[in-house]
Parts: sequence; C-alpha cells; structure tokens
Amino acid sequence: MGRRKAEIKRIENKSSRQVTFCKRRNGLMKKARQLSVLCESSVALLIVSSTGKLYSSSSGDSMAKILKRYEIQHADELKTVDLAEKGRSYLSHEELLEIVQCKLEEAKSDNISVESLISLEEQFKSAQSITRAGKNMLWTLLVFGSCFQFDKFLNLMMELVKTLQEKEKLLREENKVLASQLTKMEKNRFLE
Amino acid sequence: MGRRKAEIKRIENKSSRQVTFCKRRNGLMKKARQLSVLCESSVALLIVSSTGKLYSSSSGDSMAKILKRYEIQHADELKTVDLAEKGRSYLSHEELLEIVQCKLEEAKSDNISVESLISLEEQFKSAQSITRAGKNMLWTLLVFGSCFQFDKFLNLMMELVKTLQEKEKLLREENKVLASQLTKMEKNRFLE
DNA sequence: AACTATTTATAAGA
DNA sequence: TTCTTATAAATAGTT
Repeated sequence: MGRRKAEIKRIENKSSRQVTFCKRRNGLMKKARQLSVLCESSVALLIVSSTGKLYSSSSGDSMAKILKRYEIQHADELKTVDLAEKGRSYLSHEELLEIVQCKLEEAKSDNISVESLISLEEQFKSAQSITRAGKNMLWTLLVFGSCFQFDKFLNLMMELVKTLQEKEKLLREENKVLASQLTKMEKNRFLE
Repeated sequence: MGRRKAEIKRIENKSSRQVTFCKRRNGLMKKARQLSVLCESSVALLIVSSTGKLYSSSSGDSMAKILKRYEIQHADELKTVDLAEKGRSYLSHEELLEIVQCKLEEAKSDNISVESLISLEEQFKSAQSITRAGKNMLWTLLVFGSCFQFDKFLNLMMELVKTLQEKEKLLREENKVLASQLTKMEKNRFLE
C-alpha cells in the first residue's frame, strides 16, 4: 500500500527504515486499539526497536493484566527462559515483596502484630500454634527485613537455646552438689 | 476499509463481531510480523478475546525475551497490579525456586551439605557460625522443601526448646526433692 | 512533516 | 464458513 509494492524484507536504507518503523508502528497500534474496541477484546502490543527502545500499548484491559493472562498459560516456558538468563533477580525481589505482603496479611489474620513478631519468646511458649504463626513470622523477618531481622531472629533463637542449655547445666551441677551433700550426710549419720 | 466506512465502536451483532475479530486479529498479526521484518525490530502481540481465549504472536525475539524487556522497565507498575489482583502466586514459586538454587550454591560454598542441613542440633551448638549457615539452611528448607521441610525445621526447633524446658522442669523438681530431703535429714540429725 | 499514487485490508454480500 | 468485491485505510515514495 504505497507507491509501489514493497517486499517484506529488511529495509536496507537506514533512514527510510526508521521512517517506516515509525509509520507502521503507529499504524499497528491504531489497529490494535480498533480491534479491542470493535470486538470488546484486550490487546497488548510490545515493540522493541532495533536500537532497543520499547514501545508498548494496551487496550481493553491493562498491560499488566494481559501479561498476567499470558504468563498463566506459559509459566513453564517463562521459567525456562528466566533460569537460562538468570543472574538478574529484580523480579525475585518484586515477587518476594509480594509474598511478604501476603504473609503479613496472613499474620495479621492470625492476630499477630508486626511489632510482636520480633519478640519471640511468647510464641515459643505456645508450641502448639508455632507452625503457622512461626512460618508467617519467619517469612516476614526473612524478606521484609532484608535478612537483617532474620539474623536477629536466628540470634534470638540461639540465645534462647543457649540460655536453656546453660540453665540445664547449672541445675545439673546444683543437683550434683545436693546429691553429694545428701550422700555425705547419710554417711555421717551412719557413722554417728 | 470495506464496503462502507465502519465506526470504531463495539459491533453489536455477535456473529459479525466474531467474524471481524477473526479477520482483524489475523491482519494485526500479519502487520506485526511485517514491522518486525521490515525494520528489524521485535514485536509481541497478545490478544484476549471477549470469551477469554488468548492469541499471541511474537516476531524478532522470543515472546519471553520481549516480555522480560517490558518487565525490566515496568517492574514497579507490575508489582502494584500484582498486589491489587493477587491470590495467584505461581510466579513467586518459580522465582523462589531460582532463589533457592542460588542459596543452595551459597550453602555449598559454605561447606554445608544439603543432607546435613536438616540435622540441626550440631548447628545449634556452634552458635558462632549459625547466622550465615542457618540462613542458607532456612532458605533451603523454606523453599526447596515447599514449606514441608520448613515445618519440620520449626518443629525440630520447637522440639528442642520443649525438650530443654522439660529437662529444666524435671531438674528443678529433682532439685526440690533433694533440697527437702537434705533439710529433713539435717532436722533429723538435730533431733537425734 | 505533508502529500498522493498505490497497495492492502476488510465490510458486506454471495 | 469461505470467497468475492467494492471501498476504506494504510503507507511507500516523493516533496
């Protein structure tokens, strides 16, 4: 559709390629919008120029929603690519934030205030409820606190265990002393 | 472009809407491919019909790569929408697997075998090294084991604490008995 | 950035 | 559905 029939192959002339890119890009986006309106559908269009510049348009639903729809169907393929070109973990971070948001809400519905998540000892005492609550707590500490609070958590745990172990040792020694006193006393009584 | 000028608004007649959807969808995809070839660019096109069916095409680069390119630029917006319409966490799972991969490698370089990660008590005893090692261990248990091993981990911890607390209680009682025996004995000796 | 000769897409009809 | 065809729309080359 122009002065002459254009073969569909790379346009060699750089500037006319640039012009055509601009024209056809606009045309494509216009048609995408039209399809969406005429047929009440959603259309997402992503165009990356040869220089790496991104052009995107969406109509009907939001871009994010349409992408989500795609990802639901293609989770496997996306995973493969993600793993293939990993090293970048920007999404992981986003995802983790999302998870933590979710976990925080769970924690809230379990009647655990965020502040109290860090004071552990009460939680420890009700061992029955620890699995769920503790999980939420850990998730929170793990990600929300960017590992720093998690260290705190682990240290608290270590502290608690250490304290208990020390108490045990002291009590054992006390016991030993008492027992030996008792033995000595009985021996004395026998001698008297 | 047809027998008559068509207004761009929803086509009310269902069957002609369906026909137009099919025609224009094919036209759009054709033009997307052409743009890609003519101007050596990448084009991703996602179309969701009113019935929810997904049609996708990509040219130039793969769909996954183009989507990735978009996500890099729009990580923030995607997060926002994800949070708005959360509930699904399939991607999180993928991402978590990736993270765990990474954490497992860290653990390996810390000379922690995966098998030994689950037997905790030794780890507990060397509280000095727990922060780093414990973190890796927990990451592993958390995600790699899909929470089940994490429950195990928490249960082990609870078990350990409970055991220590019970030991403490028993020792205290034993102590009390010994102490009272000692008192009684001293009293007896005094009376004799 | 406009213009316009042509090609291309497609709406309606068969 | 698929094909046909008149007409609208897009756009290649030009200015």
